[in-house]
Amino acid sequence: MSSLFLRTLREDPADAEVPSHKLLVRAGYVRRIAPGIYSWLPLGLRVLRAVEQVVREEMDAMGAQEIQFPALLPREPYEATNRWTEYGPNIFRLKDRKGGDYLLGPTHEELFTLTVKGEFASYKDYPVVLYQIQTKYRDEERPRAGILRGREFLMKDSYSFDLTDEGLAESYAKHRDAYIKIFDRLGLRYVIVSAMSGAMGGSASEEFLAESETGEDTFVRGPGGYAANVEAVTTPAPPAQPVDDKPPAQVHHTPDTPTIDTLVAFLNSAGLGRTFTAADTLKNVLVKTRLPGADGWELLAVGVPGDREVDMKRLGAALEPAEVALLEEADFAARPFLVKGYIGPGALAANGVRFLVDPRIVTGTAWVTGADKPDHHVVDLVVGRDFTPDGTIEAAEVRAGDPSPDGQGVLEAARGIEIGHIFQLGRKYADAFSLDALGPDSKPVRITMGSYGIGVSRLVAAIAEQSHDEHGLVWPRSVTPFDVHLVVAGKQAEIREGAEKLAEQLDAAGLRVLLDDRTASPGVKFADAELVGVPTIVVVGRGLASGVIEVKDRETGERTEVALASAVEHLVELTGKR
RNA sequence: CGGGGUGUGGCGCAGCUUGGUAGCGCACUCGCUUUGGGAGCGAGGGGCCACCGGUUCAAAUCCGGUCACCCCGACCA
Repeated sequence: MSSLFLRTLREDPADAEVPSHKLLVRAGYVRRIAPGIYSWLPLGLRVLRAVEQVVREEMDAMGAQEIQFPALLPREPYEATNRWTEYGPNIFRLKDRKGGDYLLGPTHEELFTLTVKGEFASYKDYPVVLYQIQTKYRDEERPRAGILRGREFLMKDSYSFDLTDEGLAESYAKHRDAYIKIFDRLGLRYVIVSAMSGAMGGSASEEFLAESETGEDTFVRGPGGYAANVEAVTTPAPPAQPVDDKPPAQVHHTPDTPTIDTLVAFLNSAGLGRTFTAADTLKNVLVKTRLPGADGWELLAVGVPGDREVDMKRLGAALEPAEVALLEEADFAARPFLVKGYIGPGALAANGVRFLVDPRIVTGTAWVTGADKPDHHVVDLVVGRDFTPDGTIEAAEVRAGDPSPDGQGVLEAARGIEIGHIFQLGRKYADAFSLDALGPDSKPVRITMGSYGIGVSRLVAAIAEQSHDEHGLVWPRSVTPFDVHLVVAGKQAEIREGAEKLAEQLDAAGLRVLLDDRTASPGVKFADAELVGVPTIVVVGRGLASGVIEVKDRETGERTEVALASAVEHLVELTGKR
């Protein structure tokens, strides 16, 4: 360790917020080079490689074949699928000396598809699963949390190619099993949740989320086993009701009621003979959307029950790949029919604004909503009688306590780090590149694809996030940079020599040993050992004279004295290296 | 995009209000002492004070501009 390229820091880096970021920097695993771009130092690289190896072994075991594409890619394949445009500013683009367009690959569906098309032509060649572990580039709006969300990151991406939908389902299931094995081996606490199936296809898609407070994804789960990313939660629609037994819609003068709270308070003091809650009101939020490559913005009104906010993440996911933005003052000024705070379905329909509502807003339900003039609202506006929305949209926030979509119990919410995503792509890419296999009847069969990702570098951070304490990191054995951290506690030559000899014996027994032979004081070494996080710490010190060494479990803090004579055997056993 | 904050040796920070020789802790080098929980003493090395311009006899400090980075918000009808 006196020669290891490592310098630990006593203080947290100023720009780090989350535990994994602080600890990986302090313990000398990574160093920042630019926003969202990190170097891997020796300790970090060992962990990264270990994670990568677990992923590789399980991918190989499921029959996938590893290949490697360049990260620097030409524009043309991405043009064919419109993703050169769709990816927008999230892609790193560059030009070669002749002015040709290139990009740094954010993902490789196009290349895999083209490569399979180039090699395989017969139904006998299928199915096939290919993967790579490779550096990806995405110019994220806001890189954050160290290596949790970087602009350069290591990803395993694999793609399955099948002749039939049943084959795709099978490839998908095999990936799901492999992922479970991988994340189990890495010692992670994780959940598998339903994810957005995406605009094209509506096919199956699930995410693997490592449970963590610092995660960017919110998911919900119910007691009956239901689990989903909030973006993918579908709201059960209540049954439609008759429209003709409802009281007529009536416009009321409701002064100074631009918000839901003020409106509800006013209604309840207006002597209408009933009590209103925010859930009886219909809130119409105006946004504008723009498809990638399109010139102008299109207006969209989103109607949700007044007791719920619009969840911009859910709305964004529902409108993918279109871009969404809230209206600005200038947009309102340009459209006088939009009376801020008093917008109702009437003006929207009259002016051709697309109006999508929450699934709870079904035919026959009556709502309090804006009357399209200042200080006026309309009560008992009935869906299907007084207005008809253009459709439904999942945009209202999902809350803990909401009924579970599987009909069992209520939902609870938690946060997670997306570590894996499996997705039945279908024929989108095969169609774009006409990827066919010649069938037994000599007719072409369009191939169907799946795409499956694991954030390898992100996994390092996710593991650190789940496995640390106030002293530092605590690595699972499957990814630890060393098997044993051997601390030389004492300056006497005998102690030093004894430690070196033990290190050699352990090395010969196949253990990877980090020997702290620095001349620093014991306190410094113990603190560093805890920070670095190797699961087993061995101390060779004053006990050596009486033939004992000390073995500490990093996770539990438990110390045991072990006779030097049986130390190698004991440690081989302990680290599972037999 | 909006709001807030910060740019000073490798890291963490002070100094700026009130202009006048650039400091502290950690880390690093050398010497002596010390060695089971972040040692002590002494001596050192290392800085275009983000950048550009202005004011001034004099600018890390005041003024104007630019850039970068961090955090928060993307929140409402």
